[in-house]
Amino acid sequence: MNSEPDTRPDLGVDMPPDLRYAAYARERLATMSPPADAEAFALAHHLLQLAYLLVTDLETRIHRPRGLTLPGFRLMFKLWLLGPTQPVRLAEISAMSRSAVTNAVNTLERGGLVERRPVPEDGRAVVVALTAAGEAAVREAFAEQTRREREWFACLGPAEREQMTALLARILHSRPADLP
Amino acid sequence: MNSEPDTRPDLGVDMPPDLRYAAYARERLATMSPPADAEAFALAHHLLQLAYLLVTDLETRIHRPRGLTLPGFRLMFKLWLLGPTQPVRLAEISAMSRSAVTNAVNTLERGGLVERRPVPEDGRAVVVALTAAGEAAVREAFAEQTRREREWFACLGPAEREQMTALLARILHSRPADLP
DNA sequence: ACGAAGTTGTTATGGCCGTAACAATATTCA
DNA sequence: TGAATATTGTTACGGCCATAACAACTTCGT
Repeated sequence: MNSEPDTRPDLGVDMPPDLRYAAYARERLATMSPPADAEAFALAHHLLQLAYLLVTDLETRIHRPRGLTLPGFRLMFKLWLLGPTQPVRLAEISAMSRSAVTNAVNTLERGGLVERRPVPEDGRAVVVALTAAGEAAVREAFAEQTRREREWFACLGPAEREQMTALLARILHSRPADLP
Repeated sequence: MNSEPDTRPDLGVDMPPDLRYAAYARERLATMSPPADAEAFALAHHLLQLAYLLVTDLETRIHRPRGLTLPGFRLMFKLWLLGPTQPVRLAEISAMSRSAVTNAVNTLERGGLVERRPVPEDGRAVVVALTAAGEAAVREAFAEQTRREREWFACLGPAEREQMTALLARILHSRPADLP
């Protein structure tokens, strides 16, 4: 009997410490009184943990060695696709604050990767544009980042990747309405 | 003919700016020469964007009003489950640097939520422990965070949530071996 | 026993990010 | 037209995080 594969959380060996902790936490939450929602914890934990590991990995492995940062690259990538763009637009599509864009642009401008240009029709406005050096940097970094992302997601089949993208997109579309 | 539901990326209206950008980027990447991997972009973008929105939302809506931060809460939550713990263990299970733990503990200690205790057997070591105030704070914040997480994932059915957790767990288990 | 090597926690420095406040400019509307 | 309001970008401040260097301590190896 009982020769099925063991699907209980693997509390044993050969597990990264973060997953070992997550499995332990799941068991503890389920056996609390009153029992807490262990499934909600696992979903949120895995989502945030994966995002954190992926961000850290891309940052240290791809971008820092090139003198970039991941947020800096993501901003440059948007400029690459969109062309010269106002900070307020960049903040909108990134769901970031305007001051965060200001800071990122300052760093990139110090590195000669982007430049600010005044907008004649509006004395308040500015557009941020890639320099030639920035355009080259974003093109090369994009290729490397894509390659690394493929390594991360290689453990999923094409259908599973599509499924995961669809699930993420559904949550993003039906995000709680009362976001800041 | 052609009365099927339109499954093309919705470039139209009524979309948050970040998703509108993502749909545009996907199209642009697919039509580049040579074509870039638009699916890899979408998966990575949605994953990072969702994590960012969720983190920001939990931070501003749940934890900041209570005088906490999300990283601070997550550390206290670990202490709640594990009991007094050394910073080096906390860094391991969080996949963070030791200095990040030091900083987080400093902030929490200033707020009277945790305390450091020396370890008699090891003159270098310290354990971090919840205070009574910290224990109460983490218990209340946990209930609120779980409620908010449920709102975020309410658009998925139970089977879909389980599926998503499983996909995330698979990636986490088979993470690239050469992480820092 | 004792010096070399490793571990633990901290500090310094720098980047990212949010909120709040601000100056400059644009827009609205009475 | 002119004052009230809104928008844009920036700055100041504080929290988070990483890396690198460091002091204190422990452990290892001979």
